Amino acid sequence: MHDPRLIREQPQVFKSALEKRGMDPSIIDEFLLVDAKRRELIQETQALREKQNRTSDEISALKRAKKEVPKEIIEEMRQLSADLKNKLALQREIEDKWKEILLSIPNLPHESVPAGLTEDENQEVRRWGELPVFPFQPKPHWEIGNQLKLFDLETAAEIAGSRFPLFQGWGAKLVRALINFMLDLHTKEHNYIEILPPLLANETSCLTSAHLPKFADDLFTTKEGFYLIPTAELPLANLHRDEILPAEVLPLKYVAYTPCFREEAGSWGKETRGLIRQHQFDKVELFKYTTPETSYDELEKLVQDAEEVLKRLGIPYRVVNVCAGDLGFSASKKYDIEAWFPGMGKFIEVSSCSNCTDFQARRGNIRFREHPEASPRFVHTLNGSGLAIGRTLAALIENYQEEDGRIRVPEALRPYINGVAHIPPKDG
RNA sequence: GGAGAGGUGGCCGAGUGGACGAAGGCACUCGACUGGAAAUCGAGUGAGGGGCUUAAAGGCUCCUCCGUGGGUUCGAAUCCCACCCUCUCCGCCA
Repeated sequence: MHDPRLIREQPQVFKSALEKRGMDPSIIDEFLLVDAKRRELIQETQALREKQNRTSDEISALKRAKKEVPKEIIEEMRQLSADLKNKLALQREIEDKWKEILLSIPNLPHESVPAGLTEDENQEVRRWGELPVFPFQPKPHWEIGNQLKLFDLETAAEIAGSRFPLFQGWGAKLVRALINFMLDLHTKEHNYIEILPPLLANETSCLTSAHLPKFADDLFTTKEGFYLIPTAELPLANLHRDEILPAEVLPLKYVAYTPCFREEAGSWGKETRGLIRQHQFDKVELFKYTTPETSYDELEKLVQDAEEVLKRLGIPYRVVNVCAGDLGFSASKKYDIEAWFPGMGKFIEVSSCSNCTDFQARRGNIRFREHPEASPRFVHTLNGSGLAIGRTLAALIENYQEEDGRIRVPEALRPYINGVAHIPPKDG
């Protein structure tokens, strides 16, 4: 959500931002229209209220002086009260419309965001690691996974439906190892506070994180009106809703492991095989609350914290600066980290790190105070995967596959999986 | 799920129809006292929004906010209804 005053004062900035994202800028004009109407109504109802308050005081004074209150005054007030009620109903209607428009305008892309409308125009920032060379044709992870019985997506489909995961044996152990490895790295070495949040959220929380109202189709719901979280970003963005934080606690850094649930209505035939695109997947998520002055620096650090996971696992990757058209709704800037998948022969996103500036903070009314006397300002919020577990597992399987069909376990992960060096281990 | 109690400012807490954005206390800021501090005394201290004004900082003024949404009333923190949340007890359960 944006500061309505800013839109009012500089509509052109917002229109060109929408154009940069490849969206229709006419919503800004619509906003200006409703905004003007809203202010007009506020003035009218305010004038009525002022009159009502004044007369009320007079009545009160008469009562206290034990004098009669003239019938005409009461009658006049009755009328005024009715007028006010009608006017307020109209005002609320406009207010709702106003809010609806405001909630559906995406964040402004930062100046460092490359122009472009599709992911092909994302800008590669850096690469890490040597692409592995295999003396044989490397297999995609789903073939290896089937062979080694690491996961069983057919059975998952029978239990739930297509695109649900089921890990077994060493596959399940690998998932658990990756979760613990990532949580330990971020809590012990990067100083994030660990959170284990609810996996269901209410509507207000979804509005704060900006998953609602625009992306309702992506969310699973329950009959009680809850939403299954599509990412831990959602609960983490609501940790301090309606709070004013003291400046000295910033930056506040949180990490949470959660399963994530995505309906993803629009993803037709894309990546239907393997672990890449599922309705349910595991993710370790990083989240920061920062001051406006430091958020872009903190974004760089957050990306590095996420990259460190791949470095320790020895999986080659590249970092891309995502172009305006491919930016998330709440993001003003986003880096994707794409791991190398030798079996599939391409780079695939395993992390997405965004600076949402004050966009979510406004929605959730999350502020901070520089000094005890200073007036509150909105914090900046940042989020990033650190990392997506399923995809990291898939990348690991593809990068560490060996000619005998087994998988070598990277050193860093061994303490988390009974010290085994290969999966399956030689002795079974 | 059932019964009961409750939700008021940064925190605690009073307030049962008109003088209440709200007593009192704590916390915080400034000042006095002190060599310095504690204690004490004095002054101040909520948020959001609209209008006017200013180059700006700011100033003036009005409106809203006592869990949320409705209702009664000339007037609601206060009365009525619904919902949400917290606590206690009971039930159920990993």
